[in-house]
Amino acid sequence: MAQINTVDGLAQLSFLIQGALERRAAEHDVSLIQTRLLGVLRDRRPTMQELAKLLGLDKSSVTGLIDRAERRGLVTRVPSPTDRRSSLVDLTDRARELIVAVSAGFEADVTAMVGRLPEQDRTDLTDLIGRLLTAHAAAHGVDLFDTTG
Amino acid sequence: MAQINTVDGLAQLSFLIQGALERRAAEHDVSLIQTRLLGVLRDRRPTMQELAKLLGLDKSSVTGLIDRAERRGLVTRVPSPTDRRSSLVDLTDRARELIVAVSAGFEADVTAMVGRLPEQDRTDLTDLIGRLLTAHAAAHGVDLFDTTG
DNA sequence: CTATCTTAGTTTGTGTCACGTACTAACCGA
DNA sequence: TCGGTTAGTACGTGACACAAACTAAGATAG
Repeated sequence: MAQINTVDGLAQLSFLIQGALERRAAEHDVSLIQTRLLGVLRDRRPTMQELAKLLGLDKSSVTGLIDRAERRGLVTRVPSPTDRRSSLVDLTDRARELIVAVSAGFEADVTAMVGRLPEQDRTDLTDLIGRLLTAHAAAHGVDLFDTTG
Repeated sequence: MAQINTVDGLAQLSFLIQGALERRAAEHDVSLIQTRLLGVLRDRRPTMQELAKLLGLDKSSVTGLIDRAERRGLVTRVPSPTDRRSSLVDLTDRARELIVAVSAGFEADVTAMVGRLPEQDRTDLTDLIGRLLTAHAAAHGVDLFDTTG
């Protein structure tokens, strides 16, 4: 097999990862975007507007997304104490349990995947991805993954 | 920032990559799944059934996907010469041009992203991803990305 | 050869997801 | 308090995915 280039490699890898995540989420009857929503909310309690930016969606899309998540008991809309127009989106306990369950399955997939590589390669890969994400976060303002909530 | 683990890193990276691909595809008014379809068809001419397996979709989903792609002049249904029930899905020239255009944009994104890393890291990353994909393909039967079409 | 079984694909109905536009309510600055 | 902005929702549309029911054609058993 010819050595693959960075562009195709990253594209293929991303489909692989997303596929695993989607399957694991589906085991618990949640979609990929709902799972992503929960992941973003794990350490934040944003307004609808902030959520739209974090997810890269239109605000009207977020309304529907949160409607469906709320109907399923995964999030709640909390009125903002400082702005009566605004609501804060908060995870329910049920959602936190769901995150743990989906994460466990997904972690097993990733472990199996990278487990085929030798130990040194694994740590190298994790390290490189960490550096890539850090560099990207530094170059852009928004960071989907910080823990400063 | 605390060093991220492999599982979260891969998840975040995959969202980053898919986001870039989706935006580049949207510039040419195609969706992510349509783009993925075209990528899969680049070096194949599968039946609807085979396509369903390659994309991990239900056969009825593929009917709709191909309907829309055909309506946009991206693919054609060619009757199978050996089985009158079956059709082969083929790319149009217009689709091949589209692939080139979307790829160019996406490649620019990836280049910009990994361009923030030192040269050695870049080659290491590409190499590691290649090894990961190769190992995964070896462990599973199907390989979405071979060129044996 | 035909009755039956299986396979390829479509149709139909349902739900999710995303968007743009139009709207309401609330905030804010002059 | 008036006019402009901002937060969020409502509505209509289209893409996407699924399951179940269906048609047509291939395959197989007798």
